[in-house]
Amino acid sequence: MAKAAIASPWKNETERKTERALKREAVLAAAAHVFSERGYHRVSLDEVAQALNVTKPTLYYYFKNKEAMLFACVQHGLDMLEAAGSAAEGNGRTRLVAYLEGYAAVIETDFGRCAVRISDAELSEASRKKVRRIKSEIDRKIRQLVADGIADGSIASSDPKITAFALAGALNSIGQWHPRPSQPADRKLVDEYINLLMNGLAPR
Amino acid sequence: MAKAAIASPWKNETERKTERALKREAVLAAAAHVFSERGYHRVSLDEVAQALNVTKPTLYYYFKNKEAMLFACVQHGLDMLEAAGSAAEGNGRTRLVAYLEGYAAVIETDFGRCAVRISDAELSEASRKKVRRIKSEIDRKIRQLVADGIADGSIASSDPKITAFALAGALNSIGQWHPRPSQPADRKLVDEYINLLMNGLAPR
DNA sequence: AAACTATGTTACTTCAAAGTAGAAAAGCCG
DNA sequence: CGGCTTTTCTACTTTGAAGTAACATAGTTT
Repeated sequence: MAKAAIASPWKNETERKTERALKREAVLAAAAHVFSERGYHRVSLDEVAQALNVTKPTLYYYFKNKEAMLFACVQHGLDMLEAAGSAAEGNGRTRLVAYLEGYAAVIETDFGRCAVRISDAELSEASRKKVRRIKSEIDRKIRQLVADGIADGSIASSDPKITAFALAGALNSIGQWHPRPSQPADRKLVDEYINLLMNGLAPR
Repeated sequence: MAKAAIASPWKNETERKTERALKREAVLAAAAHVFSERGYHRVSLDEVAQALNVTKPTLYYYFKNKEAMLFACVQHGLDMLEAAGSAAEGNGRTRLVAYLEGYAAVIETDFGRCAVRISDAELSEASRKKVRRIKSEIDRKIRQLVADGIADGSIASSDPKITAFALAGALNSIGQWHPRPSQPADRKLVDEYINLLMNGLAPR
């Protein structure tokens, strides 16, 4: 496939479509950043616009309204959470730990924090429905990993359902507490966290 | 101490003070209920007033403004969390479990859910400071219990600080998920939850 | 009774922020 | 060029909810 040796300054339709998509993503990233940091209601679209060096009506060119923007952020975050650590191999326990680590990593991103911190009550009924679908998909996934672990003897648990809920909840709390996560410290936090969940506090 | 055989319809100053305090508490309870269920911003004071069969200005007779109401809710919730399970005796582990159970019970109340769900970014700087003080007091308390358990050999943990953070976070997530907690199911949830935290998922 | 205090109401004002109309640039194409 | 589409802007309307002024009512005290 021959590509133009020098990039043409003129854009064909495909390129323009791509550029529009990129701008839309930039809006989303800016929104996710402030939403996750300060919360949906406390952020005005004027602020989002300012952060991007444009004016508010421009945002409306890319999104129907503020809620659509929020929904896109949450959805993206949830999609990332669902896709976390899917490549892992091994017994239930190994795969579960891999997934939890991936999950924790996502939660440290703006989109992940949006997905975790934003209450679905902010969303319209239609959006909420979609969000719930992805959330229960994630829940199902964790539950499956726990069940696999129980089956192969690598995990002890009496109730995969509650366990899955507890695991997700515990990790989500990482996203709640401090608004500005410091990169180096968090690695240890997450490791310790997962270690606690897997091994508990009982003395050996 | 002789008490009036029949309640007098006339009130002395003390009684009036009490009545005012009761009404103030009623406002607070109504506010905590809706705040914890739907979130601070999505609740209007007109709604709170309506739930109490009064009008909005009446609320301003009992609270300076909306934020003062929120702060009172959060503070009350945090105070309850701090006081949870303080009476327990035994080794570190026993006392920790007792505290966590109390903590979980508080989180199922409106005030507890307020304390846990409301982001401190909603509050003014002054209120936030006070909130943070109580929160770190709670954190210190859990940390102490963990440390005690480590000292007496009833708990295995490499880092009381992170452990305390994880424990609180995991329990807090109970308050996040479902807006309408069903009483009977939750007991099992909480037990399972605490069991997971104490014993982990490792097979014996 | 008259004055005072506590409690509540009606009927506003104010304000921030969402959303919009319509024009102006900028880029593309016959 | 002159018209077409895409993108962005300026300048506005609208709205929802916080907060307030000023009055009404009733109980309390002198």
